[in-house]
Amino acid sequence: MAKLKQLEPPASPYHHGDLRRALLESAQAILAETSRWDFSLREVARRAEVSHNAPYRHFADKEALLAAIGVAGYEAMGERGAGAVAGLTAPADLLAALGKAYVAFGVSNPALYRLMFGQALPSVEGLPPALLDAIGVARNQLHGVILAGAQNGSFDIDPNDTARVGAASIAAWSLVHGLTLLTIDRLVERDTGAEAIDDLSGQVVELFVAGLRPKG
Amino acid sequence: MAKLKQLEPPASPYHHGDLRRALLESAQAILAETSRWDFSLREVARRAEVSHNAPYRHFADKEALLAAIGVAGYEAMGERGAGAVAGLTAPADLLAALGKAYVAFGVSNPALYRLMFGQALPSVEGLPPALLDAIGVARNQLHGVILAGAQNGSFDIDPNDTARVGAASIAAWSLVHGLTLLTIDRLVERDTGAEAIDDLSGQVVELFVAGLRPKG
DNA sequence: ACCGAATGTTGCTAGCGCCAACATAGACCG
DNA sequence: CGGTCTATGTTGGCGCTAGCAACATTCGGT
Repeated sequence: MAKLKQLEPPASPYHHGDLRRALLESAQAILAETSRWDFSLREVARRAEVSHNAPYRHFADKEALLAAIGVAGYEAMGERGAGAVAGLTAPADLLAALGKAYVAFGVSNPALYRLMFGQALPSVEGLPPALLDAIGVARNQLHGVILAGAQNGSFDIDPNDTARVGAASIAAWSLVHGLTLLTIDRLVERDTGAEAIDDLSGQVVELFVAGLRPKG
Repeated sequence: MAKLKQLEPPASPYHHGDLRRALLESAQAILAETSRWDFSLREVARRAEVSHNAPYRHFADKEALLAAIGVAGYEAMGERGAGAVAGLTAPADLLAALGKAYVAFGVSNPALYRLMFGQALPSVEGLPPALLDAIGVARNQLHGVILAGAQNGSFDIDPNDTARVGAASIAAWSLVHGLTLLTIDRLVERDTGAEAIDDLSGQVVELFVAGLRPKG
């Protein structure tokens, strides 16, 4: 065995190749497999087959890695949401579909969902900026749907009353965020099959949307 | 009423006196002061001025202590809620007052609120039984208010439609739970003064209650 | 061909949760 | 009273973690 260091997958641009990505994937795998977000940085490094300190070349600290995972989570959730609303145009339908997709996404990977809201290592100040940015994108999408509904009369909201539009957006988000977490924590009785959850979230979201509908 | 063994806190019945209570109080103090729930058991012991292993005589492990703090949190929240609804009778008013009090409580002590939902050390299975019991009490209270409103016609819900009553309860809880967490995480813009939060939660809750009101 | 920067490794410190062995002070019983 | 039993608290240690520091390797540009 002379030299022949490696021939197969990577082509190894640097030492490892793309360690940053490998670390994120390892962490996500742990997340999906164990449903716990309190894994150690060293465990992630082990899974990626690097030394326990290699991650520090790509992430300032553990919290930064967790934040990066969260950001990836928002991207995945965005795609799920886009798929769920494909073909829909009525704001009420959009809102309901988005809500159901949101809950389904969170429930399908509880540990990831928690990371997306910075559930690990809560510093007194808020979430890391990277996460806040990703969250802002999602929030704006929701806000857009509410506003569209207000403008075309689907919802009983004056589109020029920005406070009320904002309150409705927050209410909608609160509703699905809360429902997702209560479901994850098994705080809603009922069985937890995917269809049962979909059914429940459908009822809850519909109840909310019904409240927005014009009275007449 | 035979014995009545103790009336004063100190008097030091055993080595320390009432270490269990002292540990809980130390932990709650850390929680309130630092707003973080990732403190160490050893730090709690230090603050109570006992050795790093003394807590294990009163709590099976760290998770048990965290659960006990959470239980105490539900009791405190229950009292707050009872105070908030004093004098009210109309279910819609009760629901709104309860919701506002709920959010205010959670926001006033974020770390405690998180502990109440087992945000630390997430085992794959659900929350510790002690917490589930305490949560059940709170949930039943909410359910009672919804049911009362359905029965006296305050809400557009058939009181015999248990599924719909249940869905409304879950929706109401989801709404305030989500709003509390979003506010804690500073995910709702607006300033975070107590009155601003009260105002926002009032709007959101009112928007929800309005959706429950009979149409005609 | 070489140098500097980027990347990865080894070894360390301080701290953690929890176990095991030991010490002490009440309670209980003669 | 004296003796023992048990609840409570302490000391010490194990294996783990996050992050720092110093060293080794590899790549990219000149």
